[in-house]
Amino acid sequence: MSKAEQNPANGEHDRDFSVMFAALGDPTRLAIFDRLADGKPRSISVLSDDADMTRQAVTKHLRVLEGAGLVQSHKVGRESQYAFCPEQLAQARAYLDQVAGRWETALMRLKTFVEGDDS
Amino acid sequence: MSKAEQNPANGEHDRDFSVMFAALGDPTRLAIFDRLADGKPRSISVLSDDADMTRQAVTKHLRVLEGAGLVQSHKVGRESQYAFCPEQLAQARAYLDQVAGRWETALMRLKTFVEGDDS
DNA sequence: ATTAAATGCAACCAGGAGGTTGCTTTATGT
DNA sequence: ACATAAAGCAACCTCCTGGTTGCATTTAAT
Repeated sequence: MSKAEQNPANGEHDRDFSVMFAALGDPTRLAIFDRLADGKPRSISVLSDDADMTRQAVTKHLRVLEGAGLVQSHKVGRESQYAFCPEQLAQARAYLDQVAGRWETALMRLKTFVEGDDS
Repeated sequence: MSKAEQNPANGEHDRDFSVMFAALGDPTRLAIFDRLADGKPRSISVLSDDADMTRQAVTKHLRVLEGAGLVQSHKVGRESQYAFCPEQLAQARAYLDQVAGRWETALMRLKTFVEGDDS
């Protein structure tokens, strides 16, 4: 859309955030992310154990989450542990806060206008 | 997965939020949403004018956003105006805040533990 | 009344997402 | 040394998503 297209930086901006939101936009992935929010790293097997899908499927989801920066993995021995990664979450929160802020200030302006504050 | 599956309410919980995140998980849609955050309702034509895609495509995106409750539409005359809808955004923010909160308390607990607070 | 604008509807299409199966590789435990 | 557990890789399949085109409908403007 224009406002994003006209400002090239904003386009990339949107794309970056959309990647993260897309990562959270799948119920399975959101559940995994939610589960990891207790800080405890978990192996793929552990995360797959009580899932109603294959280990490979879970692996793919974890890769997506990692690609979005929402989760980090490091191999320990033969297993790879996935752990919560708070930076991107903070980014997401900041973005939503910013949007909400724009909305609220716009609402304020409208309110004072409609109240006849024509000073 | 399990923790969500075992608690049926939590499963629905995740699904609901995932719908909203999925709606924001497309760069085009995120750009539209971002643009509408100034409070001004816009018609489909206006939103399509400077988009690099068909009006139909934009319409579909708007329907998705509306389905997620992020945007509301009402017909005025021959055109349908789409406007920002802040409630769901607030929900999303609250959810992310809650997740971040869980993470931080977990971090706290770990820190006090590792500091040898074995009282 | 006619023309033009704004939208809706439906069919269609290519590609990617989510998932599976089968096999290989790399560590662990005994 | 050997069996087993954890994970990686690759091919494959199905279905949904993002996008298109073509035509019909409703409303506004002249």
